Amino acid sequence: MPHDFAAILKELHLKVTPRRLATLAALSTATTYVSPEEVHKRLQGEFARIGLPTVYRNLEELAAGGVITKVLHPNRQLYYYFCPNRSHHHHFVCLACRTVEDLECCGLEDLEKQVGGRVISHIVQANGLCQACLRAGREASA
Amino acid sequence: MPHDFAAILKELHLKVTPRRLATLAALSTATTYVSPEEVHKRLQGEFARIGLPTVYRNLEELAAGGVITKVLHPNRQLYYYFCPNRSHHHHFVCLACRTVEDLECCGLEDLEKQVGGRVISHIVQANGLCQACLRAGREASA
DNA sequence: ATCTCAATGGAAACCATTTTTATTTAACCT
DNA sequence: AGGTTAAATAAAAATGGTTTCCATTGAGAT
Ligand SMILES: [Mn+2]
Ligand SMILES: [Mn+2]
Ligand SMILES: [Zn+2]
Ligand SMILES: [Zn+2]
Repeated sequence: MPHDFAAILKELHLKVTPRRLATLAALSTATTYVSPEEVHKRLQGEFARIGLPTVYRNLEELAAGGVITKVLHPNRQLYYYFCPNRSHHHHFVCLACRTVEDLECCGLEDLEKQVGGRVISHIVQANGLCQACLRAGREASA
Repeated sequence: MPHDFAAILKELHLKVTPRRLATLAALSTATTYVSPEEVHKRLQGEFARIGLPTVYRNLEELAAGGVITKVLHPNRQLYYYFCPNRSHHHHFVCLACRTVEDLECCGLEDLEKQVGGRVISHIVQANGLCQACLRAGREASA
């Protein structure tokens, strides 16, 4: 069953625009995490006019809404990934081929209980080389 | 007992320079995480000439050597923190007053076992408002 | 159809971070 | 102490991902 992107956008109180639908479609069909620049390039194949700020804005909004997740790359660039797994979890990301593996959330709730104050957000991410890249001798790339 | 910063630098095969010693001194006396810019400002009180790229380079090297830790702020700026706790752990950072609390590492080793490939690095960090800031009604700041 | 405010494009600004190159300095060896 | 060498540094500039600004367009409601 395909995702109902329009319904997702409505739930987030975001207008259902062609660019947002195309952005979700692009992310959900990508097999890896992608950069805003790459999303922009892909949308240029669908729209005569598409601004990079629009891509940045929409990706940020979708991430804020929990529809897509951010990948914090060691190169300090921000990437995005559409993960169909709706339960709370985190990711192992390959620095060579950009594939993503789900990590079952360990005791992060326990961690939050240790905190004296209020936790607003948290990051858990493992970076490395996936099995395929390890075997192929590929290296982490910028 | 004061830290032996010269010995720390030697262990990392870094030359013992006045700027590196001052950087470590500045970080270890700070009660919060600090930005490279702020370190630079503070060193300007000690050195007639001190370049910002030098601060960036040295902070990065010290972090790579595990002497200081990075704080990944939601504002996408990078901050650094000197934590005297030498065991493997992670941090809860206050977005208002920039204080840091240690988090005992939960099952991160378990997480790594889930991964098919090789884990090169990992991030675990909780962001929020510390108890003091919560009570004082302070807000997360940029 | 009209209205209203969110969404968008394009250009420009922003600004943390990095690169470049010449110069200085710490470390090491007589 | 003096000489050698590679690392460290300053200064300036470039880089480039990201954000801001503002005029225009478009989605959704009536
Ligand atoms: Mn996932
Ligand atoms: Mn700590
Ligand atoms: Zn891979
Ligand atoms: Zn606080």
